[in-house]
Amino acid sequence: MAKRKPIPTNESRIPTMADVARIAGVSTSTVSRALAGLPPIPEETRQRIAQAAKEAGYAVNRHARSLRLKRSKVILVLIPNLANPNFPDLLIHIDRAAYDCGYDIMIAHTAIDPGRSDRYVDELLAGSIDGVLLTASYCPPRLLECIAAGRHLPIVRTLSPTPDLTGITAVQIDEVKAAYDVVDHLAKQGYKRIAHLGGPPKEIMAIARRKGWEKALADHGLSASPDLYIQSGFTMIEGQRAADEIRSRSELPDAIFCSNDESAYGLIAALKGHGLRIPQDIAVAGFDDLSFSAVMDPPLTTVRLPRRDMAERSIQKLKALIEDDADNDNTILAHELIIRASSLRS
Amino acid sequence: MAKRKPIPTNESRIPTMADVARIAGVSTSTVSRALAGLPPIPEETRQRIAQAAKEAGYAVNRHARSLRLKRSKVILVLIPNLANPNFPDLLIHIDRAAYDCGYDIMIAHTAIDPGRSDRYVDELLAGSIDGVLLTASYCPPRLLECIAAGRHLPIVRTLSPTPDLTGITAVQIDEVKAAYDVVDHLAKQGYKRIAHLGGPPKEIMAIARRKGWEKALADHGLSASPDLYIQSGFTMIEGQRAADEIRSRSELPDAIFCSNDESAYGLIAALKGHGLRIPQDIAVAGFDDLSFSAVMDPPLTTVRLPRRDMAERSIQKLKALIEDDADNDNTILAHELIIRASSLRS
DNA sequence: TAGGTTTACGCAATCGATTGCGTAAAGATG
DNA sequence: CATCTTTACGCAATCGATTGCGTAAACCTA
Repeated sequence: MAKRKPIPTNESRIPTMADVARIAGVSTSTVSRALAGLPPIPEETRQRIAQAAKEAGYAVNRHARSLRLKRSKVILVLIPNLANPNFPDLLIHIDRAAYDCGYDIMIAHTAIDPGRSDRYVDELLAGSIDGVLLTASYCPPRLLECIAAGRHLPIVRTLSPTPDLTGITAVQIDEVKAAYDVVDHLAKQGYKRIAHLGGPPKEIMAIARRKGWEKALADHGLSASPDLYIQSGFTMIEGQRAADEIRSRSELPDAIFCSNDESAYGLIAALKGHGLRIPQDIAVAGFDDLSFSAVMDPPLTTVRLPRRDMAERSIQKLKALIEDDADNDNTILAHELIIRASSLRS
Repeated sequence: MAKRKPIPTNESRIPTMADVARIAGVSTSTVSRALAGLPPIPEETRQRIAQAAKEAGYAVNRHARSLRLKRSKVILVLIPNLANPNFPDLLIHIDRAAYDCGYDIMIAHTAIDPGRSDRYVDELLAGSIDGVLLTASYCPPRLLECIAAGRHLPIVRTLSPTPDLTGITAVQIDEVKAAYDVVDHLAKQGYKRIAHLGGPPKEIMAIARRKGWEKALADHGLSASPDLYIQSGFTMIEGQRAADEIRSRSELPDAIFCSNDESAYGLIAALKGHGLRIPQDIAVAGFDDLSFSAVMDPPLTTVRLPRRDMAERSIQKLKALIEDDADNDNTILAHELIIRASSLRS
């Protein structure tokens, strides 16, 4: 129990392994091995060390460990827009899945300042974080450089479709098919003038959903005439604005497929404000199945994303990439069409 | 430019300061000082080092730095329930404010496993993270022990009212007063039977809002009779359930103050489903002012939380606590009553 | 009991950035 | 020109945990 090295005894020092070692009368090597449960430590010693650790109020220093192991057990999640419930809803599952794998998550919101994400790519390159989960199609320029340079990094993308860049593993649904299913459903209900509220024109997700709409219309012998396409965005405000534009058109559509639930919320609110009934006057469908969609008036027909699966598979892939470089092909998960009153012929 | 130390040249090593130093022909001390912009480095050398850093693709290793400085520039945000938009909406501003101060944020969702938060208190105690922001009234047991032991830790609580424990700085609104304002508004509209949809009975936030309701009723000479209190929760589902219970009561209330917007959403959806009109048959008000509340049908009267202020002040306080131990008294911020159609006498 | 094996542990290097202290070289002053 | 500053940098210790290697001591076997 004699002191080996002079350990300073300031009142409020953070306890280190050396403190535990001193209390237990062993070396730090032994403490480390005992706490990690490694082989040649007899039960009796292990107990004593555990007791000493508790007594000292010891907890490992994450940075010392990460520095030594060159692995931090931290992954970064880049989120484009937390205001869209889609992201927190996914984040719940990401958080859970990561926790179950022993990873902590750092988040960075890229809505205001997309350039911010470049800094985190540097963190990845510097070995400060183990992996990055992109929950949107936006890809930091610095990352593109690395991919172009043929570097192989632990990065997974999810929730949005793959743009035509390879080199980043993706976990996603078939967005075109999902949009197709919604429009197909509307067409089968007998709607003829099926409009589409398009998302941001350059957003890959929006492009895919539009493509699904066009495809389904074509397959049903309906036309995707320009007056049936309304340029909008992914927010409620833009959905509201779109309602005004629709009313200004010569002929109203009889159904509208919105590129996401949020714009559908805004659209429906505005249409109702103008005295139109949903679905009697105009049927509406969305995309995402946010939790509110089930209880709104009327309940909204939409596409349910397999958020939990997406999160779990993404984390699983990321873990694989971090730990052994394998498992880097894309995954397509099944979506589900949720049919509710907003799209049903009365 | 001669090599000083044998630096291994594996193809894909992560560049370190030593690499930069070698390229620039200086020592790591100089690199460190140059990159940090510290005094005695002439511009010419600084340039050369910056160039070398870029050439090497260098970025500092967060863990090495944190270990040395005993400061990580990471704060942890504990979030009870990401499914309630209140939290992501606050998180947006927390993320932003933290970023502006040079902090990164880690998040931990405590909905499923509250015991999880204890681990993060250990991280704080071990010096692995710099501070903790609690966005709910739940307080990890381990933390209570520390406070009881008189330890002074960088922790700030926000978004929920303070329970009767001192020792943790809080940034919040006057929940009782805010609830009072809502009910006061309803009473001034002429409503007489003003019911309250209470949140989880042991939740401090729910208790405060109930208290505000009772106080306002008393001040208006109205009674808070037991049949006007409906036990519910903070979710849409529970709001829906509450609607059924209300209809089973002998006499309907003419106004209902819900303990949050989400339960109001569920309640309104269910009441409308039963053919009741809002506000003609029953007025409804909520609490939180989630973004959806402005566009729903009818738009919901509610209390707007100063989320941005809360986030900024919280981070500011946390920063102060981390950096110099000062600024540890509570802050009460102003709320705002948002009056919309759901509570207006027609 | 000599020689061999196993068990239980310690020593010291290592991870990468930071920084107090020291010191040549350049410049300033008398 | 001798002495004193100032400038510009390098050396080496440090932060705390991990781990390869080494080694006493205990245990076994012939």
